This record gives sequence, structure tokens and C-alpha cells, in this order.
Amino acid sequence: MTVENLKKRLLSHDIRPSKPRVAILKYLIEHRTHPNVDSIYQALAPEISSLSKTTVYNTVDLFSERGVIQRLTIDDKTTNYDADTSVHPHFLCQVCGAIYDMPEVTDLSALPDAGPHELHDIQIYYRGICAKCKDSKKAYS
Amino acid sequence: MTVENLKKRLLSHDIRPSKPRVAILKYLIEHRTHPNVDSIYQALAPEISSLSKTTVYNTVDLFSERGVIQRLTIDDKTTNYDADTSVHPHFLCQVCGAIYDMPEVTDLSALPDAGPHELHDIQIYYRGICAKCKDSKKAYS
DNA sequence: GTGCTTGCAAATCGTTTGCAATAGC
DNA sequence: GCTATTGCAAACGATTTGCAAGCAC
Repeated sequence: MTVENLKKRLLSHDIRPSKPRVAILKYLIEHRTHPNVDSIYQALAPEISSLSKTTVYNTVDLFSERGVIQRLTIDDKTTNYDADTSVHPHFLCQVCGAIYDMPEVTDLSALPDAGPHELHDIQIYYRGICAKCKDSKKAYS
Repeated sequence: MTVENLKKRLLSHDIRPSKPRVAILKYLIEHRTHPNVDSIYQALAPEISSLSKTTVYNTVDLFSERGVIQRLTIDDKTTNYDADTSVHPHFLCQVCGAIYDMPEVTDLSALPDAGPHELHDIQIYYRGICAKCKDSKKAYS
């Protein structure tokens, strides 16, 4: 996605496309690893030398509130972010810590409805051992 | 549930039924409010004067690992615990912070399967505004 | 008495806050 | 110029860790 398109996307959510904001959105779109604030900061600090972690926090908070990205609380140590805002389960590997996307849930009617409550967000989390870690475990036994 | 039954339940998970452990399990079974460590500690400290928060942390960790209770990461500020280990969505009210149980999901085949990964745990989280908070908001408008 | 359990106190670390410097309209 | 944005440094707070004392079999 071009920088121009990234800017348009931010503007459509009433967000001023500052340099760090565009860079963070670009990073999230190009790296579907569900990074946390620290990963984003470490990755972008070399290219935006003045970047601070506070700005990354401010930005991902703003993006989540405006629906540009979604916030994942699958890992109790940290908060992760995903530029794909569709409803799809995430799988957390309890061995290596990686987070995988699962196929989108298109038929939301399969889930219990929220009853009298006003629903804003649905998150589905799976936890276990990913295929890669399962295999390397097997190699040792 | 009697203390005797609580003890049996712990023993069946290979957990020695010490006094704080029984008290914490009892509290979780009788209070379906999905408390966090601090709430459990505040509630039990008067009756077990020597209780420390470390013990509550140790205990809920042990219980979660052994499958006696489930750990909820729906609230990014804290970890909450639920003695009901069935797969049922939880609703977090973003206004008052309360966590509600939603009806159990009996047909898990409606969810995408975990593919090549080894699945240990499924969590479904809803966030929004609960009926109570929605109503009191209405009263002001 | 040996190993499990408890609990104090200190450390850790992700995140938030206060505030001053800066940039964009 | 005024407001939004950035970023440093300090504060915060939930959780973890190290370790010594206590308890159970």
C-alpha cells in the first residue's frame, strides 16, 4: 500500500496522517505478526530516530479507538495489535509466543448473542502449542 | 458446596487442599463475578488474617494450570478468574468494568478449527456497554 | 526431616501521566 | 497564534521473584 493510500485511510477515520502515524500503520499492515508496542518501537526506531515509545502507545490507542486496527488481549503480559479488523480467531502458542490468524468467522450468528447489552467488539482466542513447536518437541522424544 | 466436596475436587486434580486453597476455590465458586487477585485477596483477608497476595497468585496460577478454573484476559489491566470452565463467552462492560457470562457454546464446530495446532483452550470475549450502564446513560440524555 | 506451601519484601516491566518542546493549519 | 502532536522523565501498579519460615506426611 502506497503512502498516499495510507494517508487517505487515516484521514477517512479523522486522523491526521503525521509521519509516525503513517509509519506505524504501514508497519502493522506489512507485518501481520500481531506486534506489541515494543516490537513496533524497536522496528521503527532506526528509521524514525526521534520516535518515542509514548508516541507508539498514543498511536495504537488512537487507531484502536477509531477502528483502524484491533487490540488483542490474548497475551496477559502485553497488548498486541492487528491491522486486520475482521472477526477472526487468534491462536497463541504457549511455547514460542507466536500469534497466528485463524480463518475469518463469517457467520456470527453461530455465537451466542449479546442479549440486552450493546456489543462493540468480538474477540476469539485459542491457546495451545503451534504446529512448529509441536514438531520440534517430537524431535526430542 | 461443602468443604469436604471442595477438598475432593482439589484432590482429584492432584492439589493438596490447604486452608487458603480451599477458601479461594470456595470463594470463586460462590462469587461468579470473575474476580481478579486483588478482589479475592480483599474478600478473604478478614477471614484468613495471615493470607498474602502472593499465595492468591500462586493458587490461581496452580488452579488454572490444572484446569480447576479458567483465566480470563478480557481486561487488559488485570487477569480475572472463573470457576466455570465450560466454553462460554464473557462480556466486559467498558463503562462499569463488570464481566457477564454469556450462554455456553455447545456446538464448537461452528468455530474455525485450529488446523495443525494443538488446541488447549478457547476464549470468546465480547466488549461493549452493558444493559445497566446503557439505561443509566439514557436517563441523562 | 524432607519437600511442599506460605508470605514478606524487593524487583520487574508494560503502561500511563505530567508537562514542556515542536509542528502543522 | 492556536491546537494537535510528540517525547522525555517520572510515576504507577499488576505481577513476579528470592528467600526464609512454617507445615504436612
